Amino acid sequence: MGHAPRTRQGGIPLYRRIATELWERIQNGTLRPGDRMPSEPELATEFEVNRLTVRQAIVELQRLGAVEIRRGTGTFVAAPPDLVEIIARIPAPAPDDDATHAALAGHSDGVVETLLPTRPLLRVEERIEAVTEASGRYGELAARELGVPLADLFRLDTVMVRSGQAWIVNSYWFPRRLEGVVEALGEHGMVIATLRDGLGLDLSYRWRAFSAVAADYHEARLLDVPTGTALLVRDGVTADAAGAPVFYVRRRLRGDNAKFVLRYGA
Amino acid sequence: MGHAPRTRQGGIPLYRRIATELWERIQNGTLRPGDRMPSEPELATEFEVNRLTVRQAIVELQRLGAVEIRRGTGTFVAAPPDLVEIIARIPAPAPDDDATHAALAGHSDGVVETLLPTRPLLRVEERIEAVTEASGRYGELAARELGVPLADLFRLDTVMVRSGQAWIVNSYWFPRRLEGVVEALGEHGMVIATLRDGLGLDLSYRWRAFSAVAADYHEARLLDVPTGTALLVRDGVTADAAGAPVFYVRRRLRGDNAKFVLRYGA
DNA sequence: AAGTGGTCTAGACCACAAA
DNA sequence: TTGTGGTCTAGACCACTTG
Repeated sequence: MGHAPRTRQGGIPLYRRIATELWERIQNGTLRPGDRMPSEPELATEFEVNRLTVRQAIVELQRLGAVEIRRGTGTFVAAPPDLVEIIARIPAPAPDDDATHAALAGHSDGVVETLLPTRPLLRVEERIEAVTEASGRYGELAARELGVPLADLFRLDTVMVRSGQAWIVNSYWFPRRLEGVVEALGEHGMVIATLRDGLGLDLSYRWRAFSAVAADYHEARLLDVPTGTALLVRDGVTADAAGAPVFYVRRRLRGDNAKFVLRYGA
Repeated sequence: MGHAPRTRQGGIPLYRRIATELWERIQNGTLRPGDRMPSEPELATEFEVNRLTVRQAIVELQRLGAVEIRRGTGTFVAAPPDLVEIIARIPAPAPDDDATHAALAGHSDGVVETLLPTRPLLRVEERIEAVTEASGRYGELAARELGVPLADLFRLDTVMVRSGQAWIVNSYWFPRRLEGVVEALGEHGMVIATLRDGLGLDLSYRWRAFSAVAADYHEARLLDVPTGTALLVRDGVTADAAGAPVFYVRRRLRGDNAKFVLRYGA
């Protein structure tokens, strides 16, 4: 049977009290980045609770990005993220301002000057993950934005890899007349470069937008993060030289990993 | 004792199999927004697992934003979010372009034309949450960006309320010479408006940036969301007419609630 | 082999909301 | 009062990593 219920001060659950206690040890430096936390059995003894209760606290700290759990090894205080700033200058880039253009597009592609990582940046590559029919909420958004029927679109999913690690998950909705981009990708390495150099398109932005989501199963698997991790989303519509919309793109990045910066003036 | 271990296909945990099964029922429309899910005991019977296992699945779906759990009542398929688009036009606003200025600042303040909610927008208000010493990671960032010692700064925390609901959590780092803004806030309602109209400052952007974080305990409480919810962050430095940096601000919004849009060209 | 985290069970008691 | 979700326990077995 259950046990004598412990008095809970202020109705705050035990696991939350343990989590905030550990959180404060991290905030005030009692536990430092890289430090190994006591094991779950040890914490259970220290706080005089069941191991499952202490585990609930630790998993919450993991979701907050405060600790990193390594199966079979232990739990460690998380290190500050390896932040990459993707910088754009405002006023808007002319269509031929490649550096700014690429920076806003969210890839480097030879313009590493606009990427300011805290560690040296290695090569970014983009690999195809899937080519599928357009459908669902974003497929319908794409059809609306591009002014074509849903059936005239296809979806291209890719993953950008930086320093060997999955960095950005991209989904493009293209009109079928651009299906050639899939074949041509190998030559130019990146989708935007392929459109520009391979297919000769002169691209410019219609709009770009920023939002945030919790990683779903698909995104979590591709980015190798826990389900529900906070992701930064940058979606938008790109047009050709005549101003006609060409494709809709939706990029998802680990929120603690990258930052889009808009600099104003000179 | 434990039971005969169930065969786990492909090593996928039971709770994950249940979660993805329910996820698909939601995606394919078997369960529709607003529908009530079967109760935890019912699901436990259906899937022939312990209630705690089914609960682990449901909580995961809650973190994905797929369901909404109402204590004492039941669990419901989440409705599409009440999205507000905050729109700015590029090239950059002149300092006197109030509408665009306010849109980028992330508040309405009489320029509701630039806010396009899916439902009618009610009044936005900003209330003071706390005034504290500057410290920590962002305090140090602010001191660096503003070029003043940490001790010369103070921090102002506010919450913007829209339609009666907490919408944006703001943290401002100001030089102490601007402490008057706290007293003057009541008259003008919003911090930026107070700086402009009350203190006569002519403000413009140095930079703005977008990132994403998981809601910590403080943010989760103020926004009334679960700990770890994905938040969109927009931080930046604002300068005076002479181009000298004045303050650093960091705004956090529910990621499923708002979207910053940059429109290019006319 | 030993220790770590990951999953699952059975059972209990609680807080909350609606009837 | 009934049923819902929220928390907690004791115990078990598992997968993984490191000596």
